[in-house]
Amino acid sequence: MSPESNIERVVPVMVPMPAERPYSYGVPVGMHIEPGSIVRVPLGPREVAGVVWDGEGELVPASKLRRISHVFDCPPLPAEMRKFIDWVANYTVSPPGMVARMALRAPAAFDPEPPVEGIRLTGLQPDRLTPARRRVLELAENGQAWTRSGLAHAAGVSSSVIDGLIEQGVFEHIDLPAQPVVAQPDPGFGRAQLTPEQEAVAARLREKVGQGGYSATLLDGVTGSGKTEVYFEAVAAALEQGRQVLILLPEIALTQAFLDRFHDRFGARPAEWHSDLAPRKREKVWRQVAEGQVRVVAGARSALFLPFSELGLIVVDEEHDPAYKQEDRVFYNARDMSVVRARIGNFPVILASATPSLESRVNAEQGRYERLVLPVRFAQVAMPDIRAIDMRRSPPQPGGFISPALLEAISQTLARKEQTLLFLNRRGYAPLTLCRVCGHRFQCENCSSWLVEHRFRKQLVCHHCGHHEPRPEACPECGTLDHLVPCGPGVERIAEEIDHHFPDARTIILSSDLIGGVKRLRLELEAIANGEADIVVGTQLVAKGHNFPGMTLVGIIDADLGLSNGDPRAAERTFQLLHQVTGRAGRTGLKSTGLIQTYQPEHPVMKALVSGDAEAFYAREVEERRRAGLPPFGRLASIIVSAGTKPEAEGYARELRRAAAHAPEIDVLGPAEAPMAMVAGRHRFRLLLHASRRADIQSYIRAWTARAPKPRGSVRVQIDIDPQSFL
DNA sequence: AGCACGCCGACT
DNA sequence: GTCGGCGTGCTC
Repeated sequence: MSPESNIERVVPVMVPMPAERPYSYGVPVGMHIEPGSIVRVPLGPREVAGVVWDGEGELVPASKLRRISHVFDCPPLPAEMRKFIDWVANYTVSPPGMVARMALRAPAAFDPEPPVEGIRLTGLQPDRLTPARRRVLELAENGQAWTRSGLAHAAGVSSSVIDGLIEQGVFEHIDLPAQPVVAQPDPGFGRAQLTPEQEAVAARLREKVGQGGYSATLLDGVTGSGKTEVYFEAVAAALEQGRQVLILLPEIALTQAFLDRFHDRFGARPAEWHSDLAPRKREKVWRQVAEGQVRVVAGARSALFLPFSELGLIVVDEEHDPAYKQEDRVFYNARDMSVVRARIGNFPVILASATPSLESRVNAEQGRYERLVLPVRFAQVAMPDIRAIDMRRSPPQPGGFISPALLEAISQTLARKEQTLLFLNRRGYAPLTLCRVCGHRFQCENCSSWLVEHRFRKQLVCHHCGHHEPRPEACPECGTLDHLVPCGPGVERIAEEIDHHFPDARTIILSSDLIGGVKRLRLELEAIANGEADIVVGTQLVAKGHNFPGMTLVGIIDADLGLSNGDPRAAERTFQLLHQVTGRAGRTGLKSTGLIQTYQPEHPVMKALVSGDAEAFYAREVEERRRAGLPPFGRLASIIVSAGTKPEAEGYARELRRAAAHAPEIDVLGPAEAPMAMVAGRHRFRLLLHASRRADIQSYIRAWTARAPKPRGSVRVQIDIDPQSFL
């Protein structure tokens, strides 16, 4: 295509699309390129940003070879990041181009930020000295540079005063470096007063950071044990070493409260990174992380793919949280990939949680991680007193879901003018609606799941694919009027029941259905903190990120929900979630209570919650996983086949199944309809792979899919190594 | 993942 | 007669 004489050499370039390997591009004579350079290259009909990869460019037919069109004035993507991208692609069995794409998610950041126009004194004197001019000159006399409007504002004059002075040559224009997105954190700013136990753990973490080199630490501390303050000491140590720090938080936990605590300790806020960051801000953060101006990032899982050049510590807070698992495009768990990133970068990683994942506990037991335990809450804050309510012995009234025991506790809490939190992890009014006459059940037309009644919206809603329809008066099957019955509770129904029993109490429902988005949620939380509500009925939303200082009673409406869904992690998840919810209370020094409604009070989850001792529960779960050869002892993977129509998806899944490579240690189950049978208008089927030992399941999948017929039509295949959720 | 090219339904 | 829906195929 282009005359060869114009091309110096051929280099591999990773482009942001599902390419299995880098593409080859010619380097024009005189263009300076190194591995990691971020470049603009022609790709089909458009131009995209890619990264120059390592090694030699592959030989490619001259007719296909095109040339790099531009090198961005941007720090090259560090070798560590390129290695990390290759590693993640290999592990997740995804095209490396798609992983690289995650690291290039700030298109406008590759060009330097435009400098801010500033002004500075030249030394020349103005012809006349008016009072306004005098104020301006006094402020500027130390030779410091100002922005035009900044100086005018500071001096309390209009900007035409400044313009006049510029005109006379008193000020000259200079380019100021772009404004940093955040101030520099100061590791010595506000050292917290730590207890001796906390101090010991903090000292160990500081030591690890100080030594340098890779290490993985599980920081295990109950809610209120000061985990955050303790790992802040590790952050301080890394900053003192001149390294950058990444703190990962589950998306929802990225709250004002965390940022404030960070500010109290370091005198500045960390840079934030999450999916709904404004594009302009996003670009600034990306650029300043690459340039090393930003020293600490607090972010959601995608922050792992920021182009840090001096990263020296990763903290994964609430490491057990399922939000660390990405389940679209590239399926990865940011907690696990953080450990990999730390090993590649040769620096420490800290996994923190009050309820560590079973995987992390086993890794600690096997000596791969060091486990540091913070056993006690601050002296003045007692752990909540948690009791199970046996629903067989204390059943609710017919048509109700709250047992007399819980109602009595709520009543007493109201009498004391304290607050109650009721937790039910189910949105809407009722999870199932049926016709009392013919038995018709309302089911989603796309998925196989029941439609959830949302009484407030007067709709039946599918919680899997978002499909919704108005709730009819008559049964669509038999036509009978007014005989549709809601079955089971959602938060709306619990709130209704509360209103019935306590008509004078101020009740708030908190779920993702709350209209008004994050802003409204923040307002509601504030109102609750100010004591403007007596009873809060909430879903999962209340489990994370935000504490309710005034809550002295937490009621779990249905602790058994989620225990019987076939997910091998169901018990662990339930324990973690309920522990977290009950931990929201009891921070005020008041005596607080957690009441757990269950039909199986003997269940290990309930016993662990009631006793506050998770060791026996975890030991049992570990044994169960070991026996069944489930992660972390064995391996699981899913192959998800999706297509526009059900037969298409199922048909290809069957073809894939027939092509299964023989490996005695790997079982293939399915195809079966995938847990979320329909997503974004596509039908999904799943093959489940199980190896009872830590087999190289990736090689197996590669060999297998290579043998299988190519996906035809709209069929797409996605691979999920160790699916972390089965719902 | 984008994007263009290509072939079938309702309209300026 | 066109505009536009999204199925299909390609990108060094």
